[in-house]
Amino acid sequence: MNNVQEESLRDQKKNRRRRQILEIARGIIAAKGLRSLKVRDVAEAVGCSVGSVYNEFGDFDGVILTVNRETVQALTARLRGVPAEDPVRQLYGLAETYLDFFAGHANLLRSLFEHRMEDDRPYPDDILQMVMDAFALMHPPLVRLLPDADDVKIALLSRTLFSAVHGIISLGLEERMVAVPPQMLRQQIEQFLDVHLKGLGILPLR
Amino acid sequence: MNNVQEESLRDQKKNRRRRQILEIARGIIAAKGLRSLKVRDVAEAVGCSVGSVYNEFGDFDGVILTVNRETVQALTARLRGVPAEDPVRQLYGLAETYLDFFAGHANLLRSLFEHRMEDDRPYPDDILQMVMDAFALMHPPLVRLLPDADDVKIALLSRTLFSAVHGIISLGLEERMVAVPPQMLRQQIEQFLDVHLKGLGILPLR
DNA sequence: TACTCATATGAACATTGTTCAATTTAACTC
DNA sequence: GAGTTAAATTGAACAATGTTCATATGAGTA
Repeated sequence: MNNVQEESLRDQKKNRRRRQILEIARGIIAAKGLRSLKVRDVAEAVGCSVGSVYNEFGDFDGVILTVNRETVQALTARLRGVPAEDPVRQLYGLAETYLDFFAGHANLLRSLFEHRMEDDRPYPDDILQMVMDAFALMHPPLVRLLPDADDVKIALLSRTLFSAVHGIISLGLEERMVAVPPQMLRQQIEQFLDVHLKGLGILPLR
Repeated sequence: MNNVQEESLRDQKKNRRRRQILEIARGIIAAKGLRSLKVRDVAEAVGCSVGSVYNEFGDFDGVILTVNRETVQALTARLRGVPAEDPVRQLYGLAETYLDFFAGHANLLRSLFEHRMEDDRPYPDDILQMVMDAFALMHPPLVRLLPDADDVKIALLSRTLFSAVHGIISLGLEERMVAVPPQMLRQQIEQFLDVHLKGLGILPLR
């Protein structure tokens, strides 16, 4: 009995189309924002019927949520790529990598953080968990820098610090409002970390 | 010539209805979220036609934006009510007042920060400006605490600090995700300020 | 080939934002 | 107060968009 099922022609087409739908949807969100995403536009661009989108994702929220899931996965991958030799440098690296990712994919990040479900259906737990896990990536370097601190406190500190950085970036990149230039925002983040690490009794880089 | 124009019966009704529409719309957003706000629901609750909503606000975004405008005004009023005797206490007070307001009106705040315009029309400048002004309310106490610092730097610091607090609260109040309890969030904010003010060389309260 | 059933289709439907010709009504004139 | 005018109101019709489902298609199978 062979468990490694060969992919049938059916599954090939199904998976191929699934990828196509997500690619197109992501492209539209990235380029024109979540509010400009329309089922018919996606279906037409993919070259299938609207019904197929529904067969594959249940409803339109399903498409958005899957794009969001992949966004947080891509973000996490990028954050995991930050060098971990020096814990202080790692903290700065995480913040700056987040800034770069946010600046480069602002609409995708907004879709992740701002999309609300119809009615009062809850936002999928797994996505929220992935976001929390990403924000917990400051935990390891903080543990190294504060070896005597309670682990639970460090976990909270990690989420707090990352949430703070998120707030600064998220509002800083908000268009118009006197437009904080990206380079300035980078400096802003660095200075914020300088001060906060100093407050924690950690020697900053500079 | 009398410039103090007496309000005509027409204007009375017009203004009265305008207020009603906003009240109903605000109530729906607060109770069920922005995504549940429907023109017909508003019109029916007010007891007028959908056309009247359009006459008064141009389009539906106009209703939302006006509610958002009043939300940031109410927020600003609350923040201005924070005692200013002790600058350190004032900073904590601003953060905690923001937390209280956010916790008490989460859906209204989300509408303010998450609503995106149709197409690529810009979010009204005056609202963004009001948000920025609210976030600048940490400026005066910071000036008192850091009398030797450059005023431009303090302005940036004020926005940074408030944005950070916003990020912590905004994500902390995000439903589900292990649900940070309000009292815990309050502590989280306090500890965050403790550390950051210490990093700035300011003696914390405790 | 013939048969079966999962999948794809897209017209029809449901919901919701938007418009505008017709109607109502306040304000004004005599 | 009746008539006139202009502005506000109405709600049916329209437009845009999410959703469903009876039907058609085509891959798998004997």
